[in-house]
Amino acid sequence: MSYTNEELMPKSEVIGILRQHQISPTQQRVEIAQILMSKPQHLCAEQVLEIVNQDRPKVSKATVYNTLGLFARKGLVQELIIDPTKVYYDSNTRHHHHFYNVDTGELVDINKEEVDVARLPNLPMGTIPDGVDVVVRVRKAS
Amino acid sequence: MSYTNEELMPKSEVIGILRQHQISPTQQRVEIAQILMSKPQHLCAEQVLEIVNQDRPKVSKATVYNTLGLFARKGLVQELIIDPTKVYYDSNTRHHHHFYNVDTGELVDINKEEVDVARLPNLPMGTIPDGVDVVVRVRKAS
DNA sequence: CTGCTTGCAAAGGCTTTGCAGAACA
DNA sequence: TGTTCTGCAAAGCCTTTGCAAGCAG
Repeated sequence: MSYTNEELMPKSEVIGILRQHQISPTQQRVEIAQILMSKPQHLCAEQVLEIVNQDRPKVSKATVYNTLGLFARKGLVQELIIDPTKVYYDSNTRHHHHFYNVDTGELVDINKEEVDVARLPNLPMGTIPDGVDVVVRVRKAS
Repeated sequence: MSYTNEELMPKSEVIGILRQHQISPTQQRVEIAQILMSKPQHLCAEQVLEIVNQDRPKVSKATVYNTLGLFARKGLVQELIIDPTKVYYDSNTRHHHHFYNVDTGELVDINKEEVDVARLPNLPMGTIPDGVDVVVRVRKAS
């Protein structure tokens, strides 16, 4: 996995997005957000760490974890709890769903228009909706 | 959480179910299956460990983990990857979905009839379906 | 008997945390 | 200057594994 400057969103734009989400744009946060925002993708903390530091050390592991958690709380990215061994962060914040290949761990987006969750049951008492996640598990044809 | 004998499925019946799933019925597996099969519920390994050993030590931690993994592979229970910190095992094997309270971690079943996943997109090339999980995240009304 | 299963303790992987120093306003 | 943030290392939690002893068929 390699990222050249041409593929990346300009830092100024990233800073604007961070501010919109009430996140003060430190150097490290901009570096991380720049990678995530530049295209829709699913990355775990370890992958972000590797990409952000591919040229020279820029962000520590602890900061990557803490920053991804912060971004998720602020709605900049979405946590995906699908792989039992680690959390993935989805930079696509439009409402959508996922294919999950149980053999390879691969995640693929599904546009929300391609799934009809037509009818939803009544929520448990005293709760309000927080989102609907549809995961279509697939495995390789044998 | 407490379990009396009256609430539990008879061991003979549990052994039959294990055999149907190609699982040789050792003492420990019967103990664990008996708890899981006796009613629909969502339990993590630690909870199973606690319940199975509530009177006297019967099954070790390693065996609980390995047995739950075995049961899941054999289709006796279903792994739920919803809580980011641990795996839950669902003894309800009928097709259904879940409410997940992000504040409390509470899981509640949704009958499959109460959700319409009407239209599904084409699967990625070379894959076959393995299941559809719908998670309706809710949080407490503020 | 022969292979499968168990239990213990240790190891492993992912994530969080405590705290001192650095950056920022 | 006071607050926030970062980095390092250590700790924490859930889960898996290596291996010797035990059990099932």
